[in-house]
Amino acid sequence: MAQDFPLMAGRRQYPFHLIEPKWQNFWDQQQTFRAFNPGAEVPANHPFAIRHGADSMSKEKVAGRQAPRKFYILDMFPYPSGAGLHVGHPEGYTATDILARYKRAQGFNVLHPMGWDAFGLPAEQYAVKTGQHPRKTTEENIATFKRQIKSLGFSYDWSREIATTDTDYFKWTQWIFLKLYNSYFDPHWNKATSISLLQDALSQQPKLKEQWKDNPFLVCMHDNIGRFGGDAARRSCIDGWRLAFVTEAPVWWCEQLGTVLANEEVVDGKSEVGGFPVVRKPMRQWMLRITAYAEKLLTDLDTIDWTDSLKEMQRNWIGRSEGAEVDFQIAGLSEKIRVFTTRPDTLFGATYMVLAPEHKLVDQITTSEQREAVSKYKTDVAKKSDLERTELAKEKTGVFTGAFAINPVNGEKIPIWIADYVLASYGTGAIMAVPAHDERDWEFAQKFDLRIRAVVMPPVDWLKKNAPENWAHLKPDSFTVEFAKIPKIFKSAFTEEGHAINSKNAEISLDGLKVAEAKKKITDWLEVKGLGKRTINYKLRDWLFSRQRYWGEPFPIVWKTPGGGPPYHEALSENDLPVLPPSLTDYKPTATGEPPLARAKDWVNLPDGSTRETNTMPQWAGSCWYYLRYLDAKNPAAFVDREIESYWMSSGVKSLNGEIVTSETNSTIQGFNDSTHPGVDLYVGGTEHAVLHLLYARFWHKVLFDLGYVSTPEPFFKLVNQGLILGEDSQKMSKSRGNVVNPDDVLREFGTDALRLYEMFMGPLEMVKPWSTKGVEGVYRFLGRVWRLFVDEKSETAFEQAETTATAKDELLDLILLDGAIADIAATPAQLKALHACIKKVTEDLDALRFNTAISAMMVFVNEANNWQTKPFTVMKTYLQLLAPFAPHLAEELWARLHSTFGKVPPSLTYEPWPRFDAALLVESEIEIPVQVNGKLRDVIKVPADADNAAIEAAAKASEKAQLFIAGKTIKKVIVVPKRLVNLIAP
RNA sequence: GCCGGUGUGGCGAAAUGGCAGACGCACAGGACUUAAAAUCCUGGGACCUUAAAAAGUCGUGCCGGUUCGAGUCCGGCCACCGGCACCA
Repeated sequence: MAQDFPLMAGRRQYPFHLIEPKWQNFWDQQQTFRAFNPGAEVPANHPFAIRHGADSMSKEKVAGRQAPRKFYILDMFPYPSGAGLHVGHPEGYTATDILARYKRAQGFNVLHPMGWDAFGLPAEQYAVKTGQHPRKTTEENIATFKRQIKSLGFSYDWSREIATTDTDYFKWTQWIFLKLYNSYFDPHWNKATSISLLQDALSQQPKLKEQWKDNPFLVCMHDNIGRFGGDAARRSCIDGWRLAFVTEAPVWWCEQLGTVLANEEVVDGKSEVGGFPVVRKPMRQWMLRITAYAEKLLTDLDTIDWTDSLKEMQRNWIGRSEGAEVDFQIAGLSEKIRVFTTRPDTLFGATYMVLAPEHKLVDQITTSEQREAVSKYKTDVAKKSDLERTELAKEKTGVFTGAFAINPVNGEKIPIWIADYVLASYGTGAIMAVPAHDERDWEFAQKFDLRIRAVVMPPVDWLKKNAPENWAHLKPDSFTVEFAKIPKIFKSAFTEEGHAINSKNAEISLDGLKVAEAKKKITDWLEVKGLGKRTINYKLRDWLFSRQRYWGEPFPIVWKTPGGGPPYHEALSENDLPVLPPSLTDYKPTATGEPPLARAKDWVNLPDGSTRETNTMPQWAGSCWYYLRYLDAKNPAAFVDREIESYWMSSGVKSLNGEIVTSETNSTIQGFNDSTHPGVDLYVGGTEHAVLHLLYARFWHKVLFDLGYVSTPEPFFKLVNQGLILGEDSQKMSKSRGNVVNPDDVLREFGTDALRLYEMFMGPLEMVKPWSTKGVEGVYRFLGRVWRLFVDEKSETAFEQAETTATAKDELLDLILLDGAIADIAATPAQLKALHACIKKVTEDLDALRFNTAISAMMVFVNEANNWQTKPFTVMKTYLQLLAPFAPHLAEELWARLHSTFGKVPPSLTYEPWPRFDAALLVESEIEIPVQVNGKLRDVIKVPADADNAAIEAAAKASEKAQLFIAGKTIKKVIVVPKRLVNLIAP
């Protein structure tokens, strides 16, 4: 049966093949891992009721905070691909499972759910090829994934299982979309607000003013009502504020995939899925206004417990930069060009200006002499894909427009160029170029021989390096004149800190100021003069939210065209949900490039003449809120019940009205570290979701928070990325390399307990680490040692003989007997010490997610217990509790055997209270103290544990070995670190 | 280029500023066995000595610093991995 995986020629270490299914069935039948919601009836015979009481989750107890504390441990749910599970999946899942079991033992009410991120392109592509409905493919794949995951023995509450493709689920995805559609981000209240307030403000209904009279934004909208005369104008104004809106904008179109993609889904000019080429194309698309949340998404990172690298990735993605917008008058025209700069202090050094080729004023300002060159350049740039545009970035290109702008600080006429190194999509699509102090501008100026003027004085060190021949002559004074030929003196732009020079006019002087001071002074001046203002820019773009696909959530939107006028969109009501996709036989986009849904004419055209939106939502939609649906997975009336949400997502602080919820460390029930946190207590998953999923989900959560549907501003309090598991050759696992390890094979050969334990023993969870099948054998042998510590080996021989005949499996296991050397006797101090050292280490390591060292502590215990003649039942029993989170099947089986022999333990251990260690038992009577002479180890001495410093010092000085090194010298100083070390200084 | 992470035996790794290498893998020797497998026991960073040991010297990517004492803290490099990348 295992010919294709001939790793262990030897006999099976222990009958995991019988034990593991046995306990998985037991847990299923007992519903051991069911998590109970507030108000839920806990069956009296359920182990949770036995530990906490059948009424423990009554609404009264939850409200009075007498219910068990919650702990929410979440895995990133998988996309159920046809390829089945990968060894990377069980890594994160095992880590969370261990924590879930540990927290249950500590008395928490643990929520540990699993589900399926089931919308997605592969099922649709398969449908295009074969005509098989994606739902069927998806269901089959889910079945495979579920079977594989269940065979790993994770303690999920399967009663909360969800798939994003279930109508009962995506009904609520559509519902949340309606909330986005029907909200705007209020700049005064700084949060998402019902669009009806804005509608009221624009509809001249003074009686409604009560709701918003303290809001200057709404008052202003109301007072300017004259600008929105007609319905259409008012509608378009409102649509301009919605968090979900339609725009005709250049988007990434992927021909092969037949759909548009979000910025985030385009990598190096190719689609992230499939690596197909993408092109910019103007199309009418749905967008979500995530940019309104840029600041909150950035600042709230400080309130959550994520790794620095992950936070940094999100910060970079959001890309906040502070600076100023400055208006430059165009010479001879009435138009102004606004630029964004982070270095307003260098305004005096702006010697030319560059517009993006797509800038709307380009054609207007171009002179007739330059018209041909400019239009040729624009065409060339438009032809280039973004990939080419970045690839060719080494060499700057550009064309002079023939026009000039006036530098507002010194009245100079500076040439206006266009160049593709300026992006239309960032800032204002135009820059002031300061070649002396910006690398890119420097390069461009070099190439086209434009003027360069230094306005920040570099330090001498820099001059030595970058103007080696001339630096000595470049005294600070000499910078008061313009250097037309600075390129010949300097080697590069100076972009660092320095003092301003060359920067004064009749009204203002920056000379001598440091960069930060100069920035402030010039910006203040610009603001006073009305020439510019402080601005913050973000790299974050609005989220392109529509796809031309079949296998996604349809939008709950219809389009109306009254009297042949321009079409406008309208939301369906909540009662119309869910909007089901039509059934199709052909899943391809239409010949005209419309989404596949457009093929279903009967579905698209409604009786009242309106038509349905035919785009669908991207795959991210379902994963943006799945962690909320788990809380109340079957609720037909709400996406999640408020009280239930509040129990699981807040750390005991109720806040449904907007105030900030802070992390709270709670009292110590049982002396454990039992702090719970706002939101998901622990979220584990791969780094591949560092920006996309985690940013989108935070965004949706914040909108739901603003609208009062959830009680925390952040969804995931603590987040850990598990490291990638590489192949045995330390390369990324891939089919082409042939180094892929299939968990099914490992399972068959070693069992799931060994797989789980190995994946945790490989190294720190978040590290990248190579697979080693030999390493699996190692932990497998360890589990065998544990087994043999408990069972009678002679009975095992009988078992093995019986196994070859066709005895029923359950009876087979009964042939194995407990080792007679385990007895109900008092433990020796040494035995207690071994146990309690293990309890201490495992407990502390679990709190810090150090699974590898916790396992090593359990190995140390077994190595020692192996030498014991008789093994005290109480010690062995407690050890099983420590082992249980890691190797739950083996632990349950041995626990049950202790139960049947000694009768003093409950039949199942999942809800048994986690053992506490007794520090008094760990105290040594005699301790070893290293003795150093001049910092070098020379001896190790034994002293009584309670010896004082003087006694330790005396013992150290008496050391013969140490004396050898002191001989002939005088001890000048003695350092005694109590209970740690002595250092004798004798130079 | 910028940001983040990581460099420790043959390998995966461990070490609140205090005995570097716990635990495991691989390896070597031994016990058991007709034999092998499995199991159990023992050994092990390098160098120098030695019959063997003891003793000694060196040793956590490189260079320097702080300290009685540095894998750990500070400064400067190098290499590898991940992310971003003409974002003004």
